[in-house]
Amino acid sequence: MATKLLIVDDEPNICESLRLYLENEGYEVKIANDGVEGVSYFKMYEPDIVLLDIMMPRKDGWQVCREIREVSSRPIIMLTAKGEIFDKVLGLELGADDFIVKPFDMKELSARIKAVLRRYSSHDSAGDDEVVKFDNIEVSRQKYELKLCGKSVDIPPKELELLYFLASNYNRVFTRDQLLDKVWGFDYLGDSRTVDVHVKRLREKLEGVSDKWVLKTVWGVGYKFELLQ
Amino acid sequence: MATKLLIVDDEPNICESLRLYLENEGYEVKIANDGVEGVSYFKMYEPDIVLLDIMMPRKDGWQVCREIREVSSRPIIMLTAKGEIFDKVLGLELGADDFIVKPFDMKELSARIKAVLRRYSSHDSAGDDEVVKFDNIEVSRQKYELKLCGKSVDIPPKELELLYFLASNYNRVFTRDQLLDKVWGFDYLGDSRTVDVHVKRLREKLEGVSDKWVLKTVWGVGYKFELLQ
DNA sequence: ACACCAAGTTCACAATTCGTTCATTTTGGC
DNA sequence: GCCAAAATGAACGAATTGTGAACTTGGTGT
Repeated sequence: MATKLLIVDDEPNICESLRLYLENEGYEVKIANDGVEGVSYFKMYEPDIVLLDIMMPRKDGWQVCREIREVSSRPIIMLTAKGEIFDKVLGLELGADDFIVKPFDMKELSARIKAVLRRYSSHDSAGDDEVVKFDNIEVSRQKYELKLCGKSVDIPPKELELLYFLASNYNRVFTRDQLLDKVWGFDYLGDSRTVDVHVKRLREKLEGVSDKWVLKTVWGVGYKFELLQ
Repeated sequence: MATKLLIVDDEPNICESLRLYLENEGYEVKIANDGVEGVSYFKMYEPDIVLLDIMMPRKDGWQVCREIREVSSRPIIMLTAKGEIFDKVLGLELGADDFIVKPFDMKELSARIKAVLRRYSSHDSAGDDEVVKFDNIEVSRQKYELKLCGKSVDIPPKELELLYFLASNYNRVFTRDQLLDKVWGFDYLGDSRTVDVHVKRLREKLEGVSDKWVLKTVWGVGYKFELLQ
């Protein structure tokens, strides 16, 4: 599967030349033309990496970065015009992963994208393992392994998939139906209460592991993996 | 509000047993007895999902499917008799969402309806996140989440909907009846005092959070979310 | 072929939360 | 002070979620 890349920039020429070059490199590219569009495209498209301009109408790059970080930890590279005031500290605080100054060399951008993706995907182990880590918890989708407080814990596949999905989309609420869609698959035929039971069994395993996150019920809506504070 | 379902089939017994079962499941069911009727009922009734027989007098299911797809993308499940020649590829091209072979198990049909609706509805909900933000407060309609001073606070669905409505129409006064209309729905039957109680509970949660806005009573009229200064 | 086991699912019932109503008290306008 | 409007507190019923246990299924080993 191709790596999905989202460009958020209000200058059409830049967007197009980026798309041309990056699609040629094998990425699947989507473009958003301002900040507001950027945030909503992010949620819809779920890209693997974001190239984010700072100066934009409607909503600037800093704000977009902030809002993306509320729901995801996917890597973000900030694009900044030469001469533009650029606060690196702010960028780091907001969780950007890298910066590049316009006009930039395509080759350099490409290299930075690869570097960031590499860093991101090898948070811990080798290869492109999909791992989610928070305080005292580590979920590896590839190894189908759950580690609590550093110790490996047995867990059935479906429970792990559910936990992985919720944790990698932390702070966001999903209805039972959405979870059936995303974790069980769009063609799943079955009762939505199945989700309840898996959540319950997950909670038994996760009980008392950390006070920095919880598997929370949002009454009348569904469930979410919530990071506290 | 009940999910509206349209059955297009020329066999009265099948229609009736379907109606019986599906109404019991909570759907609002309408029946069309042939293809021509099917198309015109679709336009009038605007169902959320269609069960469509293929072999029918006057106009067959393929044609009906084609005509519905010209005006709508609502989900369609094709009903096909055992032994009938059935072209899955054609079905997909025409935009049918699922197929089931007669005679079918009611439970399976029910499961397929749910699955198709689930797929369909989690499609269009991915749009813009509706968030309202003011000093120290943030209300997300999509996430059903209230944040005060950056921290997530538990809140029942109805209270959140009310708060979201008032905050997104700040400085404007609404009578209790208007609020019942907009938040509870035009067909709500009940006491307007209900609004008072929800406002009261909201005030308990919002107390002391900010001095830049307030949930204000307009005596003799109703309530408003007022921005100060 | 058979029993066995674990994962996944379904089901029935218990516990909880919410929305609503109602009775009572408090407040605001005149 | 009087009256209507609004705030409040308590309580009920309905809807939602939690939970334990039974059932189904697919894989394993005998």
